[in-house]
Amino acid sequence: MELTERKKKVLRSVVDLYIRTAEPVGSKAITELPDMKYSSATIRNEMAELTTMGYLEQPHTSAGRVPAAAGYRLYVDELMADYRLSLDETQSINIAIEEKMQRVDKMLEKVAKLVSQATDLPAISAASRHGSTTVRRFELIAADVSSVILVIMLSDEQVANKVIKLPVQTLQSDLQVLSAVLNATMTGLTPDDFTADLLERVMNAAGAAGALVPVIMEFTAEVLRGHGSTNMAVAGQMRLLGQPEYRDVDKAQKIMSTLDEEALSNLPAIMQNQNGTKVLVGPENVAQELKDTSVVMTKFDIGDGMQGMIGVVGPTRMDYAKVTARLSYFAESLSKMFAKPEQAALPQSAEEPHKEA
Amino acid sequence: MELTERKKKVLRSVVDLYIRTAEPVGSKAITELPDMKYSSATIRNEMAELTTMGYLEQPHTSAGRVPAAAGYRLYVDELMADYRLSLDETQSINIAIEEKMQRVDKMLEKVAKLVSQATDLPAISAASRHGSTTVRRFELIAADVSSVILVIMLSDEQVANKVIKLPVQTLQSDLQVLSAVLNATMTGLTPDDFTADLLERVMNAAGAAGALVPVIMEFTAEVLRGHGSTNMAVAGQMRLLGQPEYRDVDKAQKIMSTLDEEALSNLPAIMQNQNGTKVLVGPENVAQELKDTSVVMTKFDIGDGMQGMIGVVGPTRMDYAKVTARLSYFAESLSKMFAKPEQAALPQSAEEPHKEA
DNA sequence: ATTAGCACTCTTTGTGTTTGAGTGCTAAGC
DNA sequence: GCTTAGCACTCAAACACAAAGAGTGCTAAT
Repeated sequence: MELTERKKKVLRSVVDLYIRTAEPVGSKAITELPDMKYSSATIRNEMAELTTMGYLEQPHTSAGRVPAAAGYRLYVDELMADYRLSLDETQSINIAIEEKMQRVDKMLEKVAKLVSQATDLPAISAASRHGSTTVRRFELIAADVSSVILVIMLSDEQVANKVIKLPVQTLQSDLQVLSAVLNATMTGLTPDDFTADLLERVMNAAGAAGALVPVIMEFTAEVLRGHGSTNMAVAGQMRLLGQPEYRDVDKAQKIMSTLDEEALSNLPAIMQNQNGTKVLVGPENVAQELKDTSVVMTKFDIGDGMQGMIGVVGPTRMDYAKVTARLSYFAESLSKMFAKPEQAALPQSAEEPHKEA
Repeated sequence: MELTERKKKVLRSVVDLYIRTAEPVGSKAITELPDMKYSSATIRNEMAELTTMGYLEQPHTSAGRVPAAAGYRLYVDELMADYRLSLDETQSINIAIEEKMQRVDKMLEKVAKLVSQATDLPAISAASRHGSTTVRRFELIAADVSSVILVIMLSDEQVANKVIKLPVQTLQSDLQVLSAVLNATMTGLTPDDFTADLLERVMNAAGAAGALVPVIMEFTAEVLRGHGSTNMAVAGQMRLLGQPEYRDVDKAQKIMSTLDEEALSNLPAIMQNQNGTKVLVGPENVAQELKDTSVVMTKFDIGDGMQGMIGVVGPTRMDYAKVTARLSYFAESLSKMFAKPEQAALPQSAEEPHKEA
């Protein structure tokens, strides 16, 4: 059943107002809006119908109306106005992003912090890999007489390293043998392939330096797993306290602990097959604990076969338009940034102008 | 002016009770304590005097007494009983710590989380270096035709790496030259030595592969600076909400934002020259914002010329005895753990028993 | 020196009472 | 027919006021 234009307009006004004030909206407040040419009685009738249809709710008889989940849904899907980012906003986002980011985990932390700042809500960021990573090459560098550095080059252009103390004096030639064996047997494998059987075979083949193999294998598995698994960061939990719905400390605490935990760890998975910006309104949420909150999230491209995701968590009554706009812009800017060729050994021109209309 | 034994006993009881209940303590409550053989009137007199001496405070005429800052000070310095950790507590701390910790920053995050868990308060952890780090050796590994991996071995046994895209085809021999030049000129230096002058000299000496020098130098400086600077992590901010004094969201929010910021960054510095466990009571605190809170912190040894610090932030009415005990034990355990020789290539015996009476 | 006793203070708690925003419905108006 | 003015009704929030209770300081008795 389609809603009349007028009903939509009323619904939209209610949601807009409620987002602004966090207080139930009465019929009078609606009539006072510009270009609302009906009397409060008419609005009351409309609101009564919207209530029976399930788009609005009444906390108690003599209160105004509050959007129900279905109301929010309709609002985000159809009714809300596009929020236009101001030049200020885009600029501050750009400036924030342009600092160089080193490692993925640090990057995620930073991004989460930035998003949280930009939206004034708790934010999550995550990165995950499409396929699985494998080792492309092993390299052993003698550091000094008693230690050697293992360098692992991965299929995704990343590099990991570890210092390994040598149990006994080991000859340079032994290390070369070991290196050759590693490259011959352990490249292109996933952590699952690292069986006890393989371990034994490699150790036998490695000969003198075979004692190093268990450490190497363990470290390698760790790195691969670490790279394969979803990496994520949360920032700005305390911002929830700024929201009137969480003035009640108990409520806030409950959500906070959920935020800290792994209830969020399936959010990235949800984005996996989605495109664009996704809004989960209240009860549509994954975790039961989040049924009074909404989640807005979107993807961005990291390159190197990695997929990023940013999102924020907030009260169902959050400013979807603004949040969605900022998030999308963030995602876009991040994708652009990662798409830029690594600022390589180009002698000068370290600085590039970033202005965009 | 020394306090009489009885006054001390009363003061101690007041603080103990207040720590437990978070409510002003009345004379009657004190008399009900075991081995308190005086009547409430006597206690009242004592409390009145303690109040005029500045050890206690009265929220209002008909309320009980609350410890004043001086009272807490005396309490932590002289009066509080040693808290004996239960076997359970030591064990759970040990188990928590024994997981392997990889990088320093990850380690700090984990430690902060653990400490926060153990104390049920927000925790900070930090690590800083005694001297300054320098590069011991540079190594360049050709990864494929268009990229090379820079491996930097530092004076503290740590290793950093970075993938550098080559601007143009570069010969293996050029890289060898570059490597030699780097090792000859840029080892043993601090970031401050990396002047434009040095850059030019190295670039000239490096010849064909000189274009890589700026990137290398920048990265090196970054790594050295990163290693030199104090690294820190905060965890469990939300635990503050569990404390009755922060049921007022505004208060909580204020402290929280202070926690997040760099007001804490001078805490590690304070520990620098201190030994053992240090307690900052309320107004003794560094940041004005923390005047209603206390900080307990202690040092631990990371080895490799690094110094660690853990601390917690909480209401002035926190259980100093318990917190101090847990913190000290944590610090001890951590020091022990880092003192253990790196679990190197010893073929088996991966597991060691940890039981201690 | 200690303590019982008591008047006094001031917060907390409870209880009606009032207020006012907002509603649903009916009947009049366009 | 839709719209709107009007009105009785509901109910949370705000207020005022009283009573309760915890704790004190002081005095006088032990």
